[in-house]
Amino acid sequence: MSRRPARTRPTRAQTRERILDGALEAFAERGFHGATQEDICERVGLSRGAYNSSFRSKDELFFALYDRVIERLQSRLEEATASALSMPGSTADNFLKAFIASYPFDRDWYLLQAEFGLYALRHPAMASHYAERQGRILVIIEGALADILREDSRIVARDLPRIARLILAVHEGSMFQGLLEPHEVTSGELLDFLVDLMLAGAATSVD
Amino acid sequence: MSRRPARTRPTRAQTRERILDGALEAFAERGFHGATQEDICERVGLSRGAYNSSFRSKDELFFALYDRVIERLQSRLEEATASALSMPGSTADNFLKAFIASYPFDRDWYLLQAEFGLYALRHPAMASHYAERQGRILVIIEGALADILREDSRIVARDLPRIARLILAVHEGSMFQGLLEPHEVTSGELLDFLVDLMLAGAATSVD
DNA sequence: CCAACTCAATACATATTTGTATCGAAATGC
DNA sequence: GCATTTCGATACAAATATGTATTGAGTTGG
Repeated sequence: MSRRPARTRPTRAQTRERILDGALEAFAERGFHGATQEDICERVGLSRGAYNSSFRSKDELFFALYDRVIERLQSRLEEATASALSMPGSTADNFLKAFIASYPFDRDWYLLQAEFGLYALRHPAMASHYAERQGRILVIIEGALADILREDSRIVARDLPRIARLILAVHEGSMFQGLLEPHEVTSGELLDFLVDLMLAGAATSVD
Repeated sequence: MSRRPARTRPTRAQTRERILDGALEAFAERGFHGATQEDICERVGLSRGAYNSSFRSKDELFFALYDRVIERLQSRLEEATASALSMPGSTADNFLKAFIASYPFDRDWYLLQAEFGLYALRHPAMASHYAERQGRILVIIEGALADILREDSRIVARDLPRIARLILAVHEGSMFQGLLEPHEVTSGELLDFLVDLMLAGAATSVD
């Protein structure tokens, strides 16, 4: 059995992953234009040679990073909603709490998705790509909400798409305000408030 | 009466204003780091000499632009809420419609305020400044909402700060989604939806 | 085991951006 | 009206970022 000697050189894919790691940090901290090749590489101990040999352009890198981020978010949400729904007495409250807990809430995540959003608004090619991926997230939320309806009838069946979009909008706005003024707004506060409004109407359930 | 000859050279203040005009466009279109001095100047037909002689740094320019934008927004909102409240039978619906209509909804506005937000999250010095200015906007909204309460008791008096923040969050998220997918989400749609939720509770008033 | 190939590091050339210095026109004050 | 000051344009210098070879170590296939 001629065993292969242990690999000393990383594969192309491994290097790409490391560069994506560095890109995530750099883009979050400095933004798309602010992050330089050097910036990205030195965070993960690689040279610009590795960068240029792995990615044809900054845009390609940005796209690749976006896809990786979205794929991780997607599986995270699917997992979370599945487990939230598996508990027998699940209500809309439970689901939304599980969703909130599973959705990333950290600084880098917010900064990154904001960069992606701005990039999408400025580049039509990215816009459709971004919208398609965001659509997948919305579908996950809608699906979970629809399942919830079977056991908790306080939410109306129609308008699910709008509710899903509303949740996303509030979540992002809430993250921003929470990051900007941590002592004024706690992370999930606005989203919880919205859930209260949705489930019972402001006049009776807010307390 | 020795009449002064007509002024042929613009004042410092006028030049600063023109540079701010160019900066507004450039920052919206390319972002903070993406916008160059040349970029900003050529939009308004000035040289980089004027730029460097009027502003010490890009950050100073960015700050100045932010203040100008916020001041205009502030007076716009105050005017709009005042006129909305002046009509005798004003309800929360009316007010919120007036607010929505008076709040900027265009692409450049969104892109700019997003840039300001990101900048604030990344620069502590700007963060407090930004939070203070955003606080003024929140106060305007809260004040108007409080006035509304006298005639329309469907909104609870407490939680006004949270409601104001919720409105801001939804407005921004709504703008983003409306700009990204104009045919999927119309500009004020999510905000209207939120108003419905707030005023009557989802189970009864959504239709 | 050797030849062909792959990949990341280094060195180099180019382009872009910014900051500084200088110059001339225009306004102000005596 | 003349000297002084202000302001914006131009020219110059320095720094920074990107892209393109080139080199050498590591890997694969015959």
